Amino acid sequence: MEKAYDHLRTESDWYRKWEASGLFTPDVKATGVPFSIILPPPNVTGSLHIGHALTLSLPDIIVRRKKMQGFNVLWLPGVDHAGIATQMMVEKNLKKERNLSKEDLGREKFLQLVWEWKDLSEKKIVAQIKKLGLALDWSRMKFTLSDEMQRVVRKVFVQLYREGKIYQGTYMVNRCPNCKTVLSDLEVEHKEVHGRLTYIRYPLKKDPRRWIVVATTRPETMLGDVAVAVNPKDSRYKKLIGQEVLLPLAGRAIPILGDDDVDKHFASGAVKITPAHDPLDFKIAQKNKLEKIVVIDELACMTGPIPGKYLGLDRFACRREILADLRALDLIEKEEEYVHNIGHCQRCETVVEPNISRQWFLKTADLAHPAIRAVLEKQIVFIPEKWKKVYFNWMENIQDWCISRQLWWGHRIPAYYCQECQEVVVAEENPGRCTKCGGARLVQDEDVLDTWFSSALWPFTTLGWQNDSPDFKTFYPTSIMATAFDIIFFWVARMIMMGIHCAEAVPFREVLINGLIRDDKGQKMSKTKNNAVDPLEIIREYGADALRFTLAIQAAPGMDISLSINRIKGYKTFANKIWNASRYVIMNLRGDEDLRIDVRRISDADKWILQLLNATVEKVNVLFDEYHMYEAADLIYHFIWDEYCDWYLEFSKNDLESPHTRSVLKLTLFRILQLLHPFMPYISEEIYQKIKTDKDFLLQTEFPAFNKDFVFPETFAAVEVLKKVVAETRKTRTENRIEPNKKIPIYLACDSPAEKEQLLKHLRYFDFLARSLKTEIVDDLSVLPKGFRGVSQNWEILLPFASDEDRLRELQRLTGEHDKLGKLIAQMEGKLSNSEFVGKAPAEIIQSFKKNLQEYIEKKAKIGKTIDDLS
RNA sequence: GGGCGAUUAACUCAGCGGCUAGAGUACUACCUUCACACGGUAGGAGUCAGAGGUUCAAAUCCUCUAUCGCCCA
Repeated sequence: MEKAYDHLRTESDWYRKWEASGLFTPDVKATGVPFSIILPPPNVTGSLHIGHALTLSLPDIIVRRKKMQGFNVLWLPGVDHAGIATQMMVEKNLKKERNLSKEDLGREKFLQLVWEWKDLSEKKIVAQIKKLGLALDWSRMKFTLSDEMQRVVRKVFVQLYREGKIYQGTYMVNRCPNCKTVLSDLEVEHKEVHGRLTYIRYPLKKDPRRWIVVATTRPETMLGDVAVAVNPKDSRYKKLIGQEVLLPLAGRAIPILGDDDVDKHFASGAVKITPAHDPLDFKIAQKNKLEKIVVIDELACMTGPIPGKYLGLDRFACRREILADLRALDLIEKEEEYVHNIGHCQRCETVVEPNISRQWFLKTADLAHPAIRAVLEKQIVFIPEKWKKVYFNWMENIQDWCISRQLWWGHRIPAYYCQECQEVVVAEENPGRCTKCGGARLVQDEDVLDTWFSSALWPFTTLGWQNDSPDFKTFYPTSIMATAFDIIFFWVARMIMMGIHCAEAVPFREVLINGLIRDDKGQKMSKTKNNAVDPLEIIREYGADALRFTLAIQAAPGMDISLSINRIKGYKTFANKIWNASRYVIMNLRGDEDLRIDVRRISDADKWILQLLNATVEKVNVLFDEYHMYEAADLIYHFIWDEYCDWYLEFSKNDLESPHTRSVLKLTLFRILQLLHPFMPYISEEIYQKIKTDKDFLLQTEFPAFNKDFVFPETFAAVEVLKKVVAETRKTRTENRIEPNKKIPIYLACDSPAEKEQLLKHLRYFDFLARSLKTEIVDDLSVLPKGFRGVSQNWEILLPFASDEDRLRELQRLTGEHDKLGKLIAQMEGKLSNSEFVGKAPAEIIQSFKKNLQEYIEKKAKIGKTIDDLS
């Protein structure tokens, strides 16, 4: 084996071998308990970012352990067509590279271009995922816009239409003038904007010298005003209700009406009503049966029955014109700086325009109830649980979902309009003739479905619900959905609704929510901030194993992660440590080792490590079951480095002649590789191949479980004492500047005959680890030559002085420690003499306090005696 | 406006009622000893944001304040 671990070499071709061996492909007929996770499909908008690495590798860690535990595991990959995002990206490229718009190409040619892009992007993404080492079953790979998915989406659409859950209607929706499509409420991001509140005078028709003042942040919309509304309880305006005002610039007369929804404390207390361009005004207009005048078109330019000079102006240009014209007429009472929230397009950040139009909607109320109940009844559990509050909050206030988009890339809506009788025919395939009048001129709806519509069907459609396939029967409901919190509404909630409705069961049992990845300054990563990290770069430099381990150990459930390169570096070093520990073990194996350990013939150090391994295994399993993989990773890390390498491998150097110790070395290494495998699949596999058992791959071996044969509490305790005495001896050496390599005589004394006996048995370890020339265990240190002292519980250590200076230095140090202990003892005695503490604290706490106090007192006494001795 | 989270060593974070508060990185001293200098041994480093409270006991629970971040309306 090489002296330094080379992650590039190790990580280069294991994946191909795993995949080729069919390890990742489950058999529906297998006997194991089914366990399934569907990969959250990455968007085919380009390549993966580091956030994906987290969301994808956490479930992989779970999946690999489950496989090793004998579950029949399906981990199914796929990618998402990501309608609006992908289309925009391709449009942008087309503009940049060929200076063409999608309209220049036409629908068919443009879509062909998007498909090409999709293939490229998918290829990149799949390569990235494989680099990460995910144990995905590629034979079942899915795409949200494949022919099969298109069929099933149409099937569901038609079903929901027939049930009356999908309907077409004319409502106020959000429109992005840049993306040229409507958006759902979720795709609108509200951001605080510094704007201006303009107070405008609307003259009364009866008496133009008097007026009512309305305030607005959007003066251009006044051209579409149909009324002025006041609160009927507002004494200032009560008597004006019923009168009319003359709408400035437009010159129309509009009524003043009373409506309870008007907040009389806001601005002037009177509001202009523009039903076609404001959601609240729309509501008030519906109530009062007011006309809706559209004055802003789909591209956010002025339109409709307005003075010609404004026609065709962009909404913001028009605003400037209107303000200038009002000012000229002295109709502006005042203007105020005003901070308010404005909706922006999630994709392009353009200010969205509320707009009335005819769209397709999904009625959500009936779907939401069972979805809420499923979580209430714990058929679905959120991890961490706090996210269910977020879920409930949204679901209880859910609005109907606008599902049509004016895009080309996506699932085309299966609705056909008869050109003869205007009938709307909704069908899975083009019916050819109008079902009402028999006319042959049918034109399909131009729009496509919101990307999230197909995503909502993902868990059951990927498993073949539409064909009642064996996969569906075996693996649905899936076990876990792992995702980031930012798509709980977009995706998780909708999957639950559609899963219950269509597939008649919840889509998954547990929702594992992970945080976002931030940079080491806590900033959200983004391309615009230029702090985004490419996972491939990290993998190249530090290894997929190091990246996976870093993500795992930092991923406390639901918490954001600040990704620090330093940490990744640290775990790359860890891989090297593992490599070298293995190198040591493998170099010393002689081929006669037996993994069935004969516990009667192994050394105490062997027993000690087996007991510790056992305890670690037990805890790791508990932590995994609680989804605390980050703690499991931490535990494994410290077991390997601080116990196995620092102590056990050193102990073993004295026992290499024993085949039993060599067997334990081999077994413990094997177990370590198994524990590590879910986190670090590559290095663990590479080393496993060198100590291979009857299984070809580590993933086929059984994940470690508690072993009742490896329980040796007394031996364990004795070795722990030995470690402490060694540590104290080393400390005494270093503090007193005794050369690390120099072998010196060491004297030990101990109050406990039992411990003394144990240590005598372990003297070969002690001599080796403490670099002792000759160790003597005596009854009374005071009869020996003067020396440096160390104290560890029942033990005293003496390292003879080389000079009188040594003596004085030692005296000074001891005095300091004596004082420190005195303070600590006083503190603890105070607690123990407090009757309330003694009365109320649990017995074992008091017991351990007393025990510690006793130790401190004894230690102090010993130091005191030594001080007298040396003085 | 409603809600959620964070604030612990120089940096990035764990710990979430109980022994002298931990990790990785960085730092200091010494050491190329035959697994590993991507190493070893030892060390320094924190009034756990602030103020009150509950408790025998608080970084941990409660209240308030401050700062930062996020979500919903």
